[in-house]
Amino acid sequence: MRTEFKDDLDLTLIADSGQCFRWVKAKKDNDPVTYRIIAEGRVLFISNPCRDVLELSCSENDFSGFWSLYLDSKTDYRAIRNTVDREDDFLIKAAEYGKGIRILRQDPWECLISFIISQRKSIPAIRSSIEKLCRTAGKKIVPLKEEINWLKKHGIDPVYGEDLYAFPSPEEILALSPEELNSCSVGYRAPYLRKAAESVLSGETDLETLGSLNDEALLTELTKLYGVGKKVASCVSLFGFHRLDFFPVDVWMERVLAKYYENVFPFDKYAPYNGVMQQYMFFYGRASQV
DNA sequence: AGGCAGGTTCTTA
DNA sequence: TAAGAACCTGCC
Repeated sequence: MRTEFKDDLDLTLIADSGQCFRWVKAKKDNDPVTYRIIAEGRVLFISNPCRDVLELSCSENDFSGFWSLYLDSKTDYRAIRNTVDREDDFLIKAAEYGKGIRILRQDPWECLISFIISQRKSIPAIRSSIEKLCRTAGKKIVPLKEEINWLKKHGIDPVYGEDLYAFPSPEEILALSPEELNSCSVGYRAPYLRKAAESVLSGETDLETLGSLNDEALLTELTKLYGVGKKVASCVSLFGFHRLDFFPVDVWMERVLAKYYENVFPFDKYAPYNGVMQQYMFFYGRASQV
């Protein structure tokens, strides 16, 4: 299907923004770039062939019922960008550079595991590790007939020689042998993953219930998990629970804050959207090597 | 070839 | 309370 999408949306920026790890270029560097997204057991091929237009492999129903929510269509990012203080040179530039970034509405469980894996890893290493985990523990995704037809029509090989796998459930991760889990390059994080899976499976951690907590309580609960500190918990809150006020501080953000803000960011000014500002700052900071 | 990477926990003072 | 070491492993 094809749809209009007038608000900020730049697929390449989102794919490279570090919030999601299962967006893959589906065609070689053709223009327009088509991405393959796997989320919650579904697959979507998406491109932005011209201004304000999206071309998608899904049906209208799947778009309105799932993917438009995933893309956070309702939030007005332009309006958020417009609140940036004109005096703040760095943030003005960062928001201009990152124009088109949106905060996806991703699955909390997938975010939790993904960001536990992310610690002390480079982005390519994170992607590769998550992919191995899905391949080793996740269910195979069977493509729909309509999807395959859509792909043929757009000159994309349906599975480009590989099967696709959903992100594994807690049970599926716990079902792995130590060797299998180890083969996913998770290293010393393996016990972190197991404990998180056990906690969710037993009901000790109920992600649905966490969704109804306020920001502070949510952070506290997430941080109780073994291997989840403030940075990972903030990422899970921002990307997995769509709490747009969370402001994860990693090494890049530390550099940005030190260089441009004397280590003090004016959170009051941008509440409840500090997390959106963080994304612009992080992305621009990293791109410009601070 | 060897240091370093989107951190967190554990140990020590 | 705070600083420093240890941790797996793949990437540049």
